[in-house]
Amino acid sequence: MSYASENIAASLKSARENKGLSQRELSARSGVPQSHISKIESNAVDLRLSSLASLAHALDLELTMIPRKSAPAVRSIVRSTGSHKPQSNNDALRELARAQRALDTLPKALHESSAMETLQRQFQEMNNFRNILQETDAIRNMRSALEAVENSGGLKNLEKIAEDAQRLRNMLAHSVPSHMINEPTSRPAYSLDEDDSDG
Amino acid sequence: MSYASENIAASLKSARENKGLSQRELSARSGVPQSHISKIESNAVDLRLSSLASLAHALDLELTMIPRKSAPAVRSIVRSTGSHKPQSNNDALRELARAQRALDTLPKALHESSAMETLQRQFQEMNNFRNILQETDAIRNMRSALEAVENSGGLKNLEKIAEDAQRLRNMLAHSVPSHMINEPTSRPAYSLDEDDSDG
DNA sequence: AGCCTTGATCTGCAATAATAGATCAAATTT
DNA sequence: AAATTTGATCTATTATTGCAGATCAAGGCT
Repeated sequence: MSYASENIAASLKSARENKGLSQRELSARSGVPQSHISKIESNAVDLRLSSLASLAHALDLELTMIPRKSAPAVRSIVRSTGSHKPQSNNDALRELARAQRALDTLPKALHESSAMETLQRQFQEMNNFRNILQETDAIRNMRSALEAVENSGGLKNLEKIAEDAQRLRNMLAHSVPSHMINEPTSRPAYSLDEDDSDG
Repeated sequence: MSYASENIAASLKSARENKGLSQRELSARSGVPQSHISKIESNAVDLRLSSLASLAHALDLELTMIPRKSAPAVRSIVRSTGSHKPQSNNDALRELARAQRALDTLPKALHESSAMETLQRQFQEMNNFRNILQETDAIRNMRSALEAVENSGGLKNLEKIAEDAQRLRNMLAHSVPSHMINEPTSRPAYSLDEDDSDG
């Protein structure tokens, strides 16, 4: 109703989508029933602060009260810190998240291979390009490949996938204005966007 | 309970106090019952977003969800835009607000006097020094004087008060130690500054 | 000493958020 | 084509807010 709640609802929704989570997944993380999340996002309930807090926490968001006069400045900060999305890359982001999950749930036996290491690194890097990420299909393919590895158990396959990841990551890096990147293949120079290890 | 709500509760309370409002006054502005405000501020209730929104609106606050990683930057902005309070001036602010209300509810007959005009102006100015305002007693005296005017109807009194207001305002502008203005309507030993208000 | 304000605390009572769980159509995936 | 996923929409039941209005002790003020 109150225009404030519309904003909150919209923030929650877009934050969830930007993390590539489904309502059910968010439900699992936050403890809030999926049916309720649906109502919340469509601004159909006057939710309680506890619900909001649960969701915000699960989404790495913080609810703050700012003086009206500093609101524009804050908005500007958030805009520049967060990513501007072409609005068309939600699918890509979701795929990226799924792929990452697929990677994490790989058999432990593989977790020490060097291919695994580079894969982890490349994914980390790709996360730095969330704002320009659009290659939904490429990522989807990588995910299927990863899931296939579980069965066909091939370490060689994993290496192939790692190559793909590296290739994709390089593509992204090259499409970024050069002044935004300091060192080509080494450490990310900006915005590390860790996923949570709940603790 | 949830640490997030503690923050909210504290924010609401300090925001209210900084505006010099009592719970009942805030209740009148926001439509939220005083008894409920009390519970909310003591974090004894899991309030709904609508309640929070009402209160925030009445306090000129804005509810926003910000990414965790930009939270520090936002806090910094709010700190610099808002005022740093010595934490001891809540009383002074409250008094200022009350005095202002007393001024507004003066008989209309007086509303056109030049004394009234300067008073309005000085109050406006004093508001600009909220952050360093500490002279609770001086303001309290001004308020009582204002309330007294209603009865004794003296325009001359109003002029005296206006002088005091001007004096206080100049004190603030020059950041003069507060113990020098503790004397009510009597004239100070030092000479009066000319008023350098914005032209 | 009296009067007023403030914040906290009770009393019901009504409205509704929150829960668990099932279902559904549409879109995706296999 | 079949299975799965997704978001939305039901059902019922429970738990709690929110409201209205009174009351109270503590402090401040006249």
